[in-house]
Amino acid sequence: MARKTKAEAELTRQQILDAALQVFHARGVSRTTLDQVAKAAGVTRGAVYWHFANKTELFFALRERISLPLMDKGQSLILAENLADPLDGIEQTILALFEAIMGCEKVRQLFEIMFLRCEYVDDFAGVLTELNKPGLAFLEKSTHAYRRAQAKGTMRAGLEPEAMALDSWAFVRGLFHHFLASPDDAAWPGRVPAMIRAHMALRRPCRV
Amino acid sequence: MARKTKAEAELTRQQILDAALQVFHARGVSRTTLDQVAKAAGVTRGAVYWHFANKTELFFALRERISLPLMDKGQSLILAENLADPLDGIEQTILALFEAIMGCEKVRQLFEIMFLRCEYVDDFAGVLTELNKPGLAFLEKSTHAYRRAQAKGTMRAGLEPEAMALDSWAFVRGLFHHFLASPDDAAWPGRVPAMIRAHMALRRPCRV
DNA sequence: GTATATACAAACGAGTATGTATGTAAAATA
DNA sequence: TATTTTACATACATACTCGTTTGTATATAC
Repeated sequence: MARKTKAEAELTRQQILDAALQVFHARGVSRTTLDQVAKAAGVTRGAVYWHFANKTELFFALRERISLPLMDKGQSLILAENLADPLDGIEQTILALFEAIMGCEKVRQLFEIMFLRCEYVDDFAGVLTELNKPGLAFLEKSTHAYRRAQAKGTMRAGLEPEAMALDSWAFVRGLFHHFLASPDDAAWPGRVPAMIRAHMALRRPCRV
Repeated sequence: MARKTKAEAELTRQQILDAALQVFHARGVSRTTLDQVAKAAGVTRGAVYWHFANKTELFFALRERISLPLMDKGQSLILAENLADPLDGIEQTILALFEAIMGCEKVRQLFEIMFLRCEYVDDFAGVLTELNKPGLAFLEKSTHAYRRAQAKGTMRAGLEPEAMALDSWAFVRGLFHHFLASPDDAAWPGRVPAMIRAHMALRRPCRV
């Protein structure tokens, strides 16, 4: 077959990545064949091997294209700001992260792959620690935010910032995990904003 | 080779299950060969195929042996009781569930397999809904418990039981997921009881 | 305009997992 | 005691999947 332009080659690369997203999501990472990916992309395995060394590299490239930018965005955006009430910053961050995942089908599919359709062993064991990093970053930044809230007096008295951050951390993780695990529950995404609000309301001063 | 007694046959069945637990945990479900399981159990593939039709049935049997009893136990134990403070019941339930998983290496390994080393597609897609069931049961029972707490006045005023149950639900899920995903963090399990206590303390009346 | 590198398709070879079929010696059963 | 199951081990046939190699038409560099 004829050689393609650089631009065309880049296009097929993207098509392969898109196809990989679909097939990984449908069949799970380790059960997908590179031939299945190739066919879904409308090319042969030759093209896949030309652009990626093997399945692992394909997976990593896929992750890098979608996940990493999102992680960075979610981290730096709101928590570091100097808000009147840092609790609002945390609330907005969680909500924004949730909407970012749910708003885009591709992002959601990638997260479903990472949470439910990938076996974290051998080559992929490292992905797990990578996956934990943004969570740890969130934990650290939210701890600071809770401390600032405490200092400003916007947080209910008697609460420890570290404990609150850990609780929020687990909450976010559980929220995402359950959401990704129950895509059939249509009523579910509508509830999430209220859940986030309720979660943060627990930290705010008691109204009498 | 010589035929075994019924009791001996049951023993090799258990050995196969134990071996499957180890190998699934080490290599991930879809990447493990039945030959690997057989060798780890000290038998041949013939024995494995004699006791189990295929890998899927082996996985289900493994799950049934360890997980199901635990689920039932955690559900019925404390939440249904008529306690002075239903919040204590919830707290104890979460703690007990956590300790049950962390106390037994085999249980922990199984949960790690189910959360991080299994791709929920095709045959295993059903496992996911099975996996969600105990969570939904916890959600329902804890909702009732929170309602009772509200009625008894042991819960802080102005909190909605349903919202609290959802928050606890996400919390538990996130807690387990993170714990299973970071087995290297040795300091982590020691923190969990405090986290659970802090989580529940948020629901108790403000002390002035 | 010629040479070379590119972007694949197509074919190949080797390894490996799976399910089944067969063999067999002892335990159950009658 | 004779017969029939049982509980495997062994052997086999099939089917994939992978990584590599080869071929080739065309951009692109010079």
